[in-house]
Amino acid sequence: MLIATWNVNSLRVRLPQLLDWLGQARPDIVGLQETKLVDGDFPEAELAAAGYHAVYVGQPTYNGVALLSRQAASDPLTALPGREHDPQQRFVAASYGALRVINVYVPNGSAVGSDKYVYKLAWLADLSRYLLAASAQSPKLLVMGDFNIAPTDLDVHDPAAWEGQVLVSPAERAAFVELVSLGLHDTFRHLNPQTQAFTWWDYRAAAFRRNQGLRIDHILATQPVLAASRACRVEIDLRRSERPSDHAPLVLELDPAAIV
DNA sequence: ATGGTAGCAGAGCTA
Repeated sequence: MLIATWNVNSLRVRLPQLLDWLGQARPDIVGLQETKLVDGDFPEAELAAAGYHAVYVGQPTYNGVALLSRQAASDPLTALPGREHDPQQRFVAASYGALRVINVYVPNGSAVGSDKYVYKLAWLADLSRYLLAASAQSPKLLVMGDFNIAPTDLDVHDPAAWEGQVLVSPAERAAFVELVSLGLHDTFRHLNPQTQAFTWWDYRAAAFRRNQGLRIDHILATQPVLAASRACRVEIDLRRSERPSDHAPLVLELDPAAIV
């Protein structure tokens, strides 16, 4: 059973790549971020033809998230509880049998100390508060997405250059530690304790060619799901493709027998 | 080098 998260940076532009990849890899559940589509423009028919159900929520121009699945979803939720009136669409959740999946696009934060940074930390505090309840209600829980946080210096190509910057600042890393402290384990790091791997490379300055990346996309899992986790890897080939997203997908392989 | 590129939208903002 394959679970994936991918910041597509425009689903309209990336749809052909997504459909190719769905056909080849056949992931069971996929969280998308930065779809940048209003709901009326969501490519539901194309995805259905590829064998995928979708739960999605978008807005004009920015943000937007979706959960795709080969099995139909139940109990969909399209706003972070407490932020139902926030116009920024960054949260979608659904259940697949006993597995609860939450897909998030955490705010970027722009620059440390900016209004957007304050919004990011407030959003993360609300997420943390909600996940405390959600993890109690759903023992088999996955929380995945673009967290816009590189948890440690191992997750940064040049820690000295990035020190104190947005995506790595102490307050952001503390917010990530708080999520993990709820019992939500970082599956990639658990399965690859020493591996340096990135999920995002800036479009600018030939960052991908020089492997100047950060690991900011994550799949967090409660203990029962962690115990069923066999492997977690970055699908770097999609970052190499023509007209790529600036993020590569992150894929978690689960033992399905442990999830039913 | 306070730049660089990509997407949306059609100039400037966001990342």
